[in-house]
Amino acid sequence: MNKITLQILKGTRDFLPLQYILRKRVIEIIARTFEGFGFEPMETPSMEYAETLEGKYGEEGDRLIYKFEDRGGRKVALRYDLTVPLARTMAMYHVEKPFRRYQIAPVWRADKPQKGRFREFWQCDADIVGSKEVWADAEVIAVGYYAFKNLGFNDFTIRINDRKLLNGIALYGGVTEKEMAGFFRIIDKADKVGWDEVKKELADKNFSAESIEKTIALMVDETQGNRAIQRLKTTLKGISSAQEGIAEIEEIQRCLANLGVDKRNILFDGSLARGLDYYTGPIFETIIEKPRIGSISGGGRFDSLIGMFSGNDVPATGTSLGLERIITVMEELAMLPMTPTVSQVLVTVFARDLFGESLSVASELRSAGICAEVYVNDDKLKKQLDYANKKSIPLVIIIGPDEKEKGEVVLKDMEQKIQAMVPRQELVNKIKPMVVASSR
RNA sequence: GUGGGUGUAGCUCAGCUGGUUAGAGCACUGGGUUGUGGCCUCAGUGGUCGAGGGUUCGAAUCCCUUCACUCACCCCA
Repeated sequence: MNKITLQILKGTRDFLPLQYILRKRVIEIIARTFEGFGFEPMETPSMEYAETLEGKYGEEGDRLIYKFEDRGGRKVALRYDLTVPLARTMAMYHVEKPFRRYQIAPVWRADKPQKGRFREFWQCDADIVGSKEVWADAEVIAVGYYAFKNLGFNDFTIRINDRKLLNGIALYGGVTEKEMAGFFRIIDKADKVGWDEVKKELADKNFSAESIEKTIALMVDETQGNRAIQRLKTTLKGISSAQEGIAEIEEIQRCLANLGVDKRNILFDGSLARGLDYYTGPIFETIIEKPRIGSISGGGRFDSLIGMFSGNDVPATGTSLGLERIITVMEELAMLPMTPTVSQVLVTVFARDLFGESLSVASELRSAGICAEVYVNDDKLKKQLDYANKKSIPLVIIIGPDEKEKGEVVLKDMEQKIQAMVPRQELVNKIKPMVVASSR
């Protein structure tokens, strides 16, 4: 036999049942939250024509798209996010608008992996297409907020800004449209490296001293919170795009209050820029302090993206939760109650000639909607109980010759360490309430 | 793309400045206990020390190369 090195590609992972069951539960909570807001599930292919994806994310993003040729020489790519494929479908099909959909699926980025970052990872997106009102932005921010709440998060901050405001600031500082992306990428780092470092970096990138002074003066004392908004409002009085952005942010804040979103989890942040090119209006991301892991969700308005496919702009906004980071954080904070099995009952096999009995008992339980597992080796009872124990299966059934004779089974509660003889006909009724009690 | 760290049993690791047959805990298998579990106890299985080359009488240990993993930066979820 050829001995090969067993390994999987960098930045990818196998999910064994232990981890997969957990992931599934997290996904279910998020999906339920999305559906609670009326978002409907949708799915698109993991592969797209390369040109569908290219030129949407900006220079940095485009470089990280997985691209290759198929056997017909077509240039194909693995999807980089779920937003661009959504935009493609919105240009291809007619749907009733305003349209809400969610999609929970893997995406691929040829990035260098590190903590909370993978090459294959899952995003949970909820988007609204066909509304230019910031009400839609408030809804997608709120659905993210409630998803985190339902998962058990309390200490997180949703930072909010607006590309229109950023445009206004750039205009005010004499930064050209072409330079803007790079300019704000550096500004974005302010809370990490400090403003002095930001100034230095801007100077290195050949931004004029005047631009730097004017824009930084706008933000240097504080970039966050309502005082910062008010200051920007007065300083940027004559700049309409800035005023528009500020008005949007203020309306979103009002909407969020009505949506029951706690003010303490929301923060205006004038230095928030976000890297992807396609954002046009409000932008937002969720960060947590405790384990430092970057953002656990991000999103914003992308009013021109669909137009890149169809020629006609359709307003749209959406949010994207990062499943891997959420799970990484939940693991670190021990927020995940662990039940490493789906079996609620283990039906043991007493001896070879009694295996048939075990099978029919299991079958009865299954018909009653109980997840029942039959032990499929001719091992000692001790070993079978040990197995149930290790897998945290709460109930065990034993059928020996005596039980068979009397038409009964032994029902054993592993946690309580008690057992009782139960007639076969009563088994289902007896076991049902126990199963309900033990499942969470 | 740039810069650090780490590779020894299935897992977590020990192995001092190079010295015979490479260790521990957990896990696994079997026994103590052939109709009952998580404890205890005894025994056992398991390693080309990431790979390749070099120095040396002698290398897990020193040097070089390479691969893999990991962390940080960039960017992002």
